[in-house]
Amino acid sequence: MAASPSSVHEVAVAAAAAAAMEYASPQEDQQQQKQQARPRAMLTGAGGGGAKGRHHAYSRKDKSLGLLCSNFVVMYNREDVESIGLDEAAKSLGVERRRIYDIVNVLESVGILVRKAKNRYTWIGFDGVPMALQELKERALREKSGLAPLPTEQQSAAMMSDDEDDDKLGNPDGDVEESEKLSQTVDNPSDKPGAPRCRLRSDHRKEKSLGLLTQNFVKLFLTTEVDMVSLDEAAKLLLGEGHEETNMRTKVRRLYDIANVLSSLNLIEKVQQGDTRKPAFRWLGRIVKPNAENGVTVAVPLPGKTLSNKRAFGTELTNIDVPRSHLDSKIQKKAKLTQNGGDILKNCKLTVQSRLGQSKKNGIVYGPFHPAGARKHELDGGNKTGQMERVEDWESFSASFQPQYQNQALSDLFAHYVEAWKTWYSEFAQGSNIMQRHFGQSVNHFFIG
DNA sequence: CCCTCCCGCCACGTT
DNA sequence: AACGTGGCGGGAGGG
Repeated sequence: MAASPSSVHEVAVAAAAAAAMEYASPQEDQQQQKQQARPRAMLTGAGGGGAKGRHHAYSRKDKSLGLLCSNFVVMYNREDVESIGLDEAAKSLGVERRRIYDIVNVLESVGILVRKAKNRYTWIGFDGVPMALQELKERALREKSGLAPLPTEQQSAAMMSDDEDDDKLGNPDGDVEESEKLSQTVDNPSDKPGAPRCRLRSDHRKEKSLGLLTQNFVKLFLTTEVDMVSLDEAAKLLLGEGHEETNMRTKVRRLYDIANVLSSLNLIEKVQQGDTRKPAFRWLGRIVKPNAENGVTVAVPLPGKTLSNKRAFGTELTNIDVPRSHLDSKIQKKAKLTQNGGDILKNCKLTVQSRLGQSKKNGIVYGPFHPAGARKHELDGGNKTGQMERVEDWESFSASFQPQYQNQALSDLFAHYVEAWKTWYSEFAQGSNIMQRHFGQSVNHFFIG
């Protein structure tokens, strides 16, 4: 195949594929990964499937979630990517499907992806991140104020209503499927009138980890002054007081996974705390929203000084404020109009992106991640690391993280679609039809001719 | 030795 | 029942 790459993306994709190729024989997993006790930790240099003899010893580094995530992003972060099949992804990246789930879950938690159907995801891209964070923050604050009487800053206490696993004590009875706590994730947009709330039943029982954990982990950064936490601190905070040995350990394992993925997205960065071992993670997702002049959004070049720099930049994560009520109405309408609301919203997204595309086609390095197999240059000794390199990262990050809106109108348009999508999605994701009850009749004239 | 964290079994949810 | 998801923790690699 002499396909000469004509775009940066193709090169990137090729690189990603190449990188993926060297970490597992692609044909092996798909075929029969079902039920064979495959000897663990093997595939050293053994097969290769007749490929070029380029085999370095097995190394877990080459199979880390972070790297996988980078490759995943390189592969799909383009405007023309619409739908992503898990199987394709797994095959292309040369990993088993299980790993794709891991990545996809966290990516979805930060708004980069959205589940469209079984085995199918829709790529939103980094443009979706600000909005997702915004919503996370709002939700977090709401929850907090609803529970904690004094939600000042500081690492107060657990803010989420994370339940525990099986209740070890309490009422030891059999089948009383109470509607435990679960909750969060549920958020009725503008639900003031009439029905105060519609608790979703059958809320994904499983929604106990990874996805939620990721969100809660992020919320931790969004609602707290501290922007540096070690994983076990985080685990402790997220679990509440009663941390049980085993439970904690598992949580921390998950946090490692999440942190790695988030790091590859440059949403957080690992830093060495002074000279103690146990690194911590610092949030990098802080963004400044300037005046509404032209809606340009820029990233804050973290000063590096720990804490209290937040005040200095006074910043809100994303100030996408739009006339909610109106938008909601539109969305409801849209959702009702089509069977597959995802498509229309996707179209909206694509439209906006294509517009924005003109301005960001200027050879921008799409995505904050490292080129593809490039290994992250670890901190070199000093705890201060390099401020410079961080800033550089920030620049590229901001470039892709937030598109440069050309003008107010475009910015507005983008915000609208984004908001629309969000609203619709949150409703749809809950599998509820409450929106029809709430808005069904009052907004019929919006989109229906 | 302890910290990281990948692998994949298998339970649970969906179709 | 088959298949899709993904919780969970053993235990190996890495420092």
